[in-house]
Amino acid sequence: MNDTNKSKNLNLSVIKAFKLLDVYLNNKKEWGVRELAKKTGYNKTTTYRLLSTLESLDIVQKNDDDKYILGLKLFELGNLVSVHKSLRNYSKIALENIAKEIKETVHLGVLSNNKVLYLNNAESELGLKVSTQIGSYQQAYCTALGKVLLAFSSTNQISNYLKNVKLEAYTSNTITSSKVLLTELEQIREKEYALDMEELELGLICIAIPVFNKNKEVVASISVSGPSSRFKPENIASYLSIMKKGAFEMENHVRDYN
Amino acid sequence: MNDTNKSKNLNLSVIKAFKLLDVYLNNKKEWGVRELAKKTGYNKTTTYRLLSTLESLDIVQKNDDDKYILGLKLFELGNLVSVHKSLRNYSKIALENIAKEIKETVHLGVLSNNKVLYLNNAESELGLKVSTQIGSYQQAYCTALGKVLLAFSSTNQISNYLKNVKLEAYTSNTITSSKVLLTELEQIREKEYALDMEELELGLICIAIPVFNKNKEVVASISVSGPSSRFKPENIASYLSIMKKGAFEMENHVRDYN
DNA sequence: CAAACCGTTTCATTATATGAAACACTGTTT
DNA sequence: AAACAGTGTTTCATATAATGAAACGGTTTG
Repeated sequence: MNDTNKSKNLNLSVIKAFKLLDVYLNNKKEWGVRELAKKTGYNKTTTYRLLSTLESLDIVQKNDDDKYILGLKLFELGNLVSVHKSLRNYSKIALENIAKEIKETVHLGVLSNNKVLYLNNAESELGLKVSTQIGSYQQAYCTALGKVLLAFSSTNQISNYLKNVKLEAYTSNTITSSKVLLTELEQIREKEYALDMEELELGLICIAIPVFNKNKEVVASISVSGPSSRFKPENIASYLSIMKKGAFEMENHVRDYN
Repeated sequence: MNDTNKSKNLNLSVIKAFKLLDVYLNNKKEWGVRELAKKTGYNKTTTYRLLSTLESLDIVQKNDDDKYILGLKLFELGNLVSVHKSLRNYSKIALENIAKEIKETVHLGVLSNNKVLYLNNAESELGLKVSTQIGSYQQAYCTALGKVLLAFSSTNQISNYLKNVKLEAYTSNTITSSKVLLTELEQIREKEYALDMEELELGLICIAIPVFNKNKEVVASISVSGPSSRFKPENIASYLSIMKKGAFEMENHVRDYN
């Protein structure tokens, strides 16, 4: 409605329908009609009708208590998207093993549209933990995952990245200078791991390593994320060895890029 | 448009948008505007505008050659659907191992809305093979997967199933009598495996076994499917032992039902 | 038993989706 | 070179379909 692309004659009903689905990204599985209407700002009648439509398509389904949850058709369509199927399919157990040993949340990501795309995860068992939706995005320059993936990109890709992305500060630790980022990437290439020292979010520290394919090309990155209170510098070496073990498990299975 | 639920004031644009996405179920990843318009029967202008809308939402994305492919947002939303996440995550390698040994396509399924829902698969390496979209459905009474899952349902659920589902014949081998189906289910419970002897499709034979959780409850079923020309009765015993090994691998990981 | 919540339906009004035709562009064929 | 066949895209008048306030029929809560 208040969109910038009004110009292009977009179908507003379709946009509204998907904005309704977007609400489900808020870690809440069941929503009532009025609840969704309030959250989106849509009229409750409109919301009701959109939901009825989505229900007829199996995109959402209605619970016994008249709440709506996401439906199986959405699952089916999501499975049609070809994004790194091999990586997604063969990573889970390796990530779980790392998460179990280190007791922090583990992520698997790739670069997509100059951002980190989260392909899979394994959450920490602890109460205080990092939790990221699979399929969501994050800036590359201020995450350990992203910096590893950038570091192992071609110089061409890196300079292209710097041309297109503005290095905004999320915290006082965020790298906002291209020069500083480039030397950091060089170090990452040497050491084969990256750190994110509260560069995206205060109190959040990550460490990431590359995942190679059989031709020694980097196809993904694995990260471990946790609160700064639990992240001790002296643990880095042991974390890295656990992570590398997990990466190695994966590498036996990873076949392609799709 | 020619729907039965016209009565309910459904949003036609939303329905059209999702029918466009449905076209991608046809094992073809890239579609042009006119191509999609032809396939769906929609006007090409309408199709173009719906695609533009979906593109603005990242539900589809445009290739370099103006073809549309499914986008990452759809992947993200699909990952939000909570359908047997544990089964999906921990089954792939076990299914692959079975597929490698038997050289036929392997499926993992559960019952959902009285039908078999395919949760995961591992395709045969051979040229002639069965291929089923993850997230799609099939009738339960004429598939090996479905018959296993029915066999291990409660008597209450089974009688409910028979009340609601009409046993239509797909081939001359399809079981169309409730009585025959019930005795078949009893045998399946005893032998702990089911066969589908061209009951859904001529030339297609399947064999399926149950997957148990730690409380010995059936939480899913694994099947092996192939052309009748390759399926020899004398192989059943060895197939079963390979499949059971795979099911056992999975069972160590399966934790819950969501 | 009233008040407050819910999902759902109604109906007049307004906004928006629609499609034929024209356009701009590319690659191919004559 | 010129005509042709194929794209995706834009225009614009018209009709259709989305909209929302209010009323309805429930259930749950105080």
